[in-house]
Amino acid sequence: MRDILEIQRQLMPDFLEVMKKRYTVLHHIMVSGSIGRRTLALSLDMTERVLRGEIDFLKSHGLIEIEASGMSVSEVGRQLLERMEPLIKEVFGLTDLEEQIRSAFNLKQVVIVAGDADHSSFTKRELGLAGAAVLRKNVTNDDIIAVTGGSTMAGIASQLVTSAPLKGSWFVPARGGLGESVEMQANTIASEMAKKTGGQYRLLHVPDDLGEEAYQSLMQEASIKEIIDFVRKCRIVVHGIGDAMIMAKRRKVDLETTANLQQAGALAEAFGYYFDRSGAVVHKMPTLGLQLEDIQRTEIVIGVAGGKSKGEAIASVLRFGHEDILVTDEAAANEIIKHF
Amino acid sequence: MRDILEIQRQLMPDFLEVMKKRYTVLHHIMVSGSIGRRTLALSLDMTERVLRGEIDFLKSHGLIEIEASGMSVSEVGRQLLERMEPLIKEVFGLTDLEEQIRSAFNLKQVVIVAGDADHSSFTKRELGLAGAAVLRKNVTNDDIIAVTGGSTMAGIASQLVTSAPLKGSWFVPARGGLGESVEMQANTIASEMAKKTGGQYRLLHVPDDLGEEAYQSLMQEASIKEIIDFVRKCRIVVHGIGDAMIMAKRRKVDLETTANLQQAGALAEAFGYYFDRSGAVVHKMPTLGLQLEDIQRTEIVIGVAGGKSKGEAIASVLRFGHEDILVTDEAAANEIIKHF
DNA sequence: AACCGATGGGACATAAAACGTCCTAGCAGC
DNA sequence: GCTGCTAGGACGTTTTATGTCCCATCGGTT
Repeated sequence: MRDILEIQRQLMPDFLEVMKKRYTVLHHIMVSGSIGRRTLALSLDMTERVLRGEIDFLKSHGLIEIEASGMSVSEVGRQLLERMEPLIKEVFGLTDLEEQIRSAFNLKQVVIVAGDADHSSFTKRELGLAGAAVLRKNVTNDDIIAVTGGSTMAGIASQLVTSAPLKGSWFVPARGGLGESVEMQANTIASEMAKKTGGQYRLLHVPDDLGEEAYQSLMQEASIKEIIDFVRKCRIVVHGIGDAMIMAKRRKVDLETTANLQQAGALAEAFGYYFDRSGAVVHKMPTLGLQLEDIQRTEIVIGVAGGKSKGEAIASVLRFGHEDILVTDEAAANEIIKHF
Repeated sequence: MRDILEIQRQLMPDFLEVMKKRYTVLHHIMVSGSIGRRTLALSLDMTERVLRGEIDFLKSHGLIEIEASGMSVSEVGRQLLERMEPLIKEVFGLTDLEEQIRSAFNLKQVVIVAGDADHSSFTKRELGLAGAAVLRKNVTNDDIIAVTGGSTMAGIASQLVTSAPLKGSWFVPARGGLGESVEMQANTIASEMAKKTGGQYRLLHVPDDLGEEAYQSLMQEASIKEIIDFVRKCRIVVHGIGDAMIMAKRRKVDLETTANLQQAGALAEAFGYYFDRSGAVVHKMPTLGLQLEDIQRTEIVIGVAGGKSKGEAIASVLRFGHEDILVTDEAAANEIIKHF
């Protein structure tokens, strides 16, 4: 069943919206017993005319009966509602979750795909697909898009296809090398995205673990500086979110820092910053590229991460308060709600 | 799965059409490998602009890739097509069948519901629902609608609901009493339909098994004559279709006539006439009401019958050649095709 | 190398559908 | 009989879908 809905969501995204709407109307009529058009419109927060369209449809298909005293569901409609119950639970589940999280963290948009990326590689693909779709929808012309590394971001890259606005865009790594394996480094992902979409890219080649003086001298380098300025002009940031300790380990952070992180209660990592439960920054990786203030003024910040194990981490980053769009999966979404 | 599609078919009939269309387009692109818009439009019998709308959609959702040399399905699209296969088989199965039967017997419209009315009472309900929907769609204002008896017709009556044009309509029995049990007699059904829709009705009370002189004297009766003339002015006929032998038995036809029927190869019964395999009339029940010539000039003749066991009978009546719309179920439809 | 045909994409007027808004007659319960 | 609902009609406006061209471009063929 879920697969059918997924297919339909992919082939006709509006479809499920209409289904939700019709169901809501029908269901509301049933609950109300007998109700009038205007009253119903008010209660459903629809305009009278739109509701009327639905009413006409439902009536013409014999799902409701209309009398002078108001509308009521017909026997056929009642049976339909009953049969729909499990289906609607499925359809609504995710969209309800989306709306809950969206309003809880004051986001612009939340997209949830079904499943758990921790256990299902299919869900991972879905996550990549959804991320790619969100990116495609938000990009306009000649945008600069900063991306981070990680397997989720790689998943997005693999699902991207070309489109007119994407073709003129620039893909850049959000920050310098952060010690991941090559195929998951931001540089690699930026270039792959550019390749997939027909867009352009610029890379930021800086070694990890810079000492203060090396850092300063690199910043003096005109070519490096020029690229960093370019990166900081980005309109869109797409980034993954990780568990703080796992990320620290993967990046081979030294023991002392790891201890500090642990003590500070670091839970999550995103674009090189570590966040505690309350969303406060407790540590920063010393590398070039986008800084916190850049994130804050970036027009569209898109976070993509899934899997039950990442739920808490995602909640932390959301609490940080500068995300605009979140793409996640069902398992993580349920965790996020728990940690609200 | 089938249930989900049934629900959706009921709640949003257009969307399955959209699904079919999008699938067809996508599938065709895959089969063609790389193809241009105009060529594709020609091959799919769509206008260029409409196809373009679909193309834009498919592209914006990353299901196809567009290059200067033409369009091709993306990896994502390919996966979607693969996943859709069983789904589409289900969705298309019926509509394909519909079209096959429609063109085979030169009908105006064929509606097929899923299942087998012989075995599933749910399919029987669906059949009634579909019949009611077809009737509702075809009725205009103040129509005279002649109906026959039978359990299928009773099913339609039970699913009818009121609507503006139906309210002004007249329901009449197509022919006089044909020896069924009361709740399945045409008279009963006509009055129930009127009750359900808010329409009006007139009944035709004539005894069964009329002798020739009684027949003649009844015809002289002004009130009877008046009603019969009224019935014959009908614009719409809705009738069931039965197996000849079963109907003969149910109506307690005498042994001699039964033997005659058998010898003449009677297969099907509809509105009091018996048809053989080729669709020729081999017997006629002696009662008042609509005659064959009336059926022939009636604007809309709607036949409703389902169940595998009735397939052959339905095919016979269709071959008779004066049906306009057929409402049946999947099992019967498959039989009908076999007997073409 | 030049040409031809098919390609995607842009543009625009028009038809059609969706929509917001207001009005009216009628029925139900008080 | 009055009040507050009800459904349904009407109409102008806005948005969307559609038919119909045109054009620059790319690929393959001559």
